Amino acid sequence: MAPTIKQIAKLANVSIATVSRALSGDEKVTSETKRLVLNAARELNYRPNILARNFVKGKSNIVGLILPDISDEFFSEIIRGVDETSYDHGYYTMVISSHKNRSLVESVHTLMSNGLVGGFIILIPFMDQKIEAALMHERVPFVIISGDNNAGEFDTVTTNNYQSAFMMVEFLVGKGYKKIAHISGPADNNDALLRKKGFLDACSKNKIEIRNNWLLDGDFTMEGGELAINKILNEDDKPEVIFAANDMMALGCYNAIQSRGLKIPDDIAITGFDDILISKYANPSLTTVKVNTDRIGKLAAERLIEKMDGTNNKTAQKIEIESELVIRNSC
Amino acid sequence: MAPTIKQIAKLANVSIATVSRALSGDEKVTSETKRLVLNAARELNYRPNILARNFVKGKSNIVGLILPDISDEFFSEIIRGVDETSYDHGYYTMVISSHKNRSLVESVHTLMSNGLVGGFIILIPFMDQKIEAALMHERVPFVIISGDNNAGEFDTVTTNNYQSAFMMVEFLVGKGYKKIAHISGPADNNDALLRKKGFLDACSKNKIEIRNNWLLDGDFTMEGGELAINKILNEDDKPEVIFAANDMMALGCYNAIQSRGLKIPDDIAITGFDDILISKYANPSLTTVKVNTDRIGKLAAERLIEKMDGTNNKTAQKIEIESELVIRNSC
DNA sequence: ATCACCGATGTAAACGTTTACACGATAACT
DNA sequence: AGTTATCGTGTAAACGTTTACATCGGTGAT
Repeated sequence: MAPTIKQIAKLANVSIATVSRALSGDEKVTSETKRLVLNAARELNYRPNILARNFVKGKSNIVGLILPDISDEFFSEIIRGVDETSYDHGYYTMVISSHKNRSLVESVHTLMSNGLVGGFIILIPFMDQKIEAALMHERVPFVIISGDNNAGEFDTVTTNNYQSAFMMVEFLVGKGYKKIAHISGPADNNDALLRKKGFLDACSKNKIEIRNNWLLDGDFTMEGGELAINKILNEDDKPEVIFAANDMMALGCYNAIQSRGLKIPDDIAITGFDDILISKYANPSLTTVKVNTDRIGKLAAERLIEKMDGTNNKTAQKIEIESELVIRNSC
Repeated sequence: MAPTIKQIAKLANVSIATVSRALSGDEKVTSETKRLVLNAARELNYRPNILARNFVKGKSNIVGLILPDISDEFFSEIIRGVDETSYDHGYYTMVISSHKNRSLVESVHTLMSNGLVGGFIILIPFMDQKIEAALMHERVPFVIISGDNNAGEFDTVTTNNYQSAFMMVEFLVGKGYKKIAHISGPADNNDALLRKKGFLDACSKNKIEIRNNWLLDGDFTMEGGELAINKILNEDDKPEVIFAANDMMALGCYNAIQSRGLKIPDDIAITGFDDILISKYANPSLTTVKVNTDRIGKLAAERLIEKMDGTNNKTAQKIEIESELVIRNSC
């Protein structure tokens, strides 16, 4: 049904090889012949069969994008970033979500040398042995998006969690804060761990006392933030500012604080991490760290396509996405 | 490099045809032969080449998902819903985002009979002539996700904007409210239009007076909501409740109201639409309408796969996703 | 014992495209 | 003029899989 190069060949009175060459811009074909072929192609409304092309070339211009089984406000931005870059390079984007019926490892196996994708990008919340093993045997190029860049000798795009947390603490110190508490995220989340580490190191460097009971455990949820802060809000000696490892927990702190009639930032200041949609609109607006999510997708895709094109096969690169402090009114 | 059925054939001492049949579960092949083939396949760690399979079968088990060029909190849920269903049926999901370099129409053309996808789902914020024309000529099956189901004779999955808005008004009336204002969304957004229509019709039916200056224009942003409500907050004769066409605008109203020292819902009540993440945590928590976003993706994918399988080619279906009133403390 | 049939397997063509190689014609050398 | 490059085009093979058709052995009916 769909027109093929054979039909173009017949219409233009040339061989299919010439058609193929004319369409792919081979310099050897006469401009006259090229004109003929292109006209015929336009007339027939020809679209090359991508499947056939990839198949015969033995490689695919499809970029796989493997997502973990959690939902996240930022995923659509990453997807968009990847697809935009893919498109600009003439590639397609295939999303493989993990979910109850398909684990992250299984997702990798799905793509393993079935020829569908020519490479893939994988979002890994926490690198474990299973995933690493699966990736070790992978034959197509891939890039990892992760909070952590210590993940073996793989190409990785990371957010600079550590540096950003560090930066946040130094900013607070610069504003004169000395008594700083931290609410961390889940223990099995690399982003959370690195943010905590950044906090701790920055405190050490700036001679800020780290009190154990001001090192609170959270879980990245609003309730978790509320729960955590309530543990120290009753004490006489309160911290001046609380640095929550993500905005959701920071907003949980807002609730706890405001329901006690305390004022942010006068009685106690709050900062977060992520710059989710609402943070700008919270009252007071939340000081936080903004990660350039679409750049993550873009750069991961660019690096992957370099590898797929064979343009740049140098050893694994670690790309860190710069993030920025968003200073608002909560401190 | 990657193992093929030829290698399996050699290892199992059968022909490639038998291998193909054994792998695809043809009943004609002996269980003994099947055992041999499967063993060989496992030994070689064989994965069928999807590209070759789709190519030779002349159809694709890839579902295209065309997204508009706006970012949305709900997209990742829709993507997940689609991919989950695709996976369960042995299909793959390919995302085609529209953006500055590729319009929605161009996205459709991209997929047009290039063999890559066997069908697609397209999210359309507002159906216009161009898109409709592009879709008319499309050869592969597709399903539209839209706020509006009047979009010609196409298969469509819609949220029931109209009914939900209607339901919201009747709920408010049931609570005794008589003076109701509405802030609508952008004029070129179908969801917004239908919500307004639902509001108007429900008011008429319930003999609620519709005042023109209580029919406010918004733009789905927080600032828009704030701006709109400020127009009527100074008047002596204020509405008892404001029904915003989405949560963002409702939260804008929160700001305006609370900065005047008024209390929600005692002085004025607010309701929204969408049930975005924050609405649950707003203070007071926001009464709104929750759309089952993942069901939208799921049902669209199910319908599409029916068509792709040829299981069900009956005339275009209009599927409406039921949504639910989420009653909280803002009214 | 012959025939017809059936069930299991093999043979080979087909899908649309790319590309190595062959070929003929023309141009550029000796 | 004869040889050799060069250039444009054609021929045909290849990619991995599916599937229509052929083949062959065996079974049951006559």
